[in-house]
Amino acid sequence: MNLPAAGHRPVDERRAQLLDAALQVLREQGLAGLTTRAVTTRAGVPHGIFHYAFGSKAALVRALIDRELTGATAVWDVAVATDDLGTALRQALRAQLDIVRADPPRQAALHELIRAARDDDGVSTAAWERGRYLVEIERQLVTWSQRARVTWSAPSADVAALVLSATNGVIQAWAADHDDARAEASVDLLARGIASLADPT
Amino acid sequence: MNLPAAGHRPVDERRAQLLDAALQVLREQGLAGLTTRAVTTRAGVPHGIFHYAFGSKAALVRALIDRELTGATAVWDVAVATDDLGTALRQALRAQLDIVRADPPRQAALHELIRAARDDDGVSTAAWERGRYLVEIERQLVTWSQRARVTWSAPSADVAALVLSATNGVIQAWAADHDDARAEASVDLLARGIASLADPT
DNA sequence: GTCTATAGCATGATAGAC
DNA sequence: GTCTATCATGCTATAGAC
Repeated sequence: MNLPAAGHRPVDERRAQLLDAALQVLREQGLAGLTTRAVTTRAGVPHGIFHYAFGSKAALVRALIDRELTGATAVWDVAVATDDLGTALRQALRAQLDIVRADPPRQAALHELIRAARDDDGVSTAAWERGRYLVEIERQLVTWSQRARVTWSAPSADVAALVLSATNGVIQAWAADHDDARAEASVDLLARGIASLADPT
Repeated sequence: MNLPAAGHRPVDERRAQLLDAALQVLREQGLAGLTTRAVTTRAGVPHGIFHYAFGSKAALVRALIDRELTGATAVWDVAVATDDLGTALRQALRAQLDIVRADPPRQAALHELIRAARDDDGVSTAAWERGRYLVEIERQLVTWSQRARVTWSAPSADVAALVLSATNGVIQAWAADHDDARAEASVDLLARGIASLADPT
């Protein structure tokens, strides 16, 4: 394997090491614990490496967001094996919940990162990420409604916005109390409520 | 008024000054900027006052959470002037949204505080707060359903959990993108979706 | 009981050695 | 091109003066 890995490695390799270590630190210590020293200690490299590799702590955070958010919207590309709209919604929402339940610290870490991060222009990363999800969700909603031969009684973009917001709310509630039964009940009711916004063709 | 306010004031007055200043700092600089020095500078008192008044920074944070969260659930005690369930829900949800829109930095500040804070026992403050809201919301849901002469097709506690989670999701979406039209559309659709979970008596 | 002066440490960053 | 030794600053906290 790559166990040696010590002394005078190329800078790209150092960057990767530090990004890996930063994500670990973030999972375990939260944003407040994400210091340049914690990252280098975790990576097992001298502290000075940090500023040689990234120049500043802010640059590391930007790079981490880029790496972890690339392709993240793919989680909404859910395979759904049904022609019933309510069932499709329920399966998709539950899939979102399951992803978070499979690795809660990762979810908490990324949430904290994104919430605190601002673009160079002051545009919040959260808003940018949100826009990308909306496109994906709206496409799924249209697909399912066509397969179920129904039409949305409101603009599909508005329904998508509600699906995204409500799903995030349910996920964050679970993150707060870790109450599986309640989260699943919320998902089921939410799927029913959203499905009721569609009319037969 | 109390403009003088300088030199050798009782400790309770100092505590109040520092709590006020801490909330301001949190609104403007976020949790990362909430340092003991920022607080005392903002309050216009010498730095040493801080540890005399609170003993530690953690104690200040706990006191701030206590002060700001006391009575916070009252926001769900909404006066609703209608016998129609869907309309009642829509009015109540919109009231929640309006509260946040009236003072976004305060919402952001409290959210950051609560999310990062853990009880002495490690119990998350977010979970504790959530439980208190659920009681209040469930009571409202029962009141409205009785007035509208309908019954919930799921346990009212489950409906309340969904209402709380989804509302938080919509509010956080607005906090991210500040898109009024979309937030209002989400509120309207959410009210319709929730109302569809009730059956005529 | 109230406040000041200072300690002791962790932080992000850099100049320059290899 | 890669890394080490060191810096200046800002942090929480305390010992003891008034």
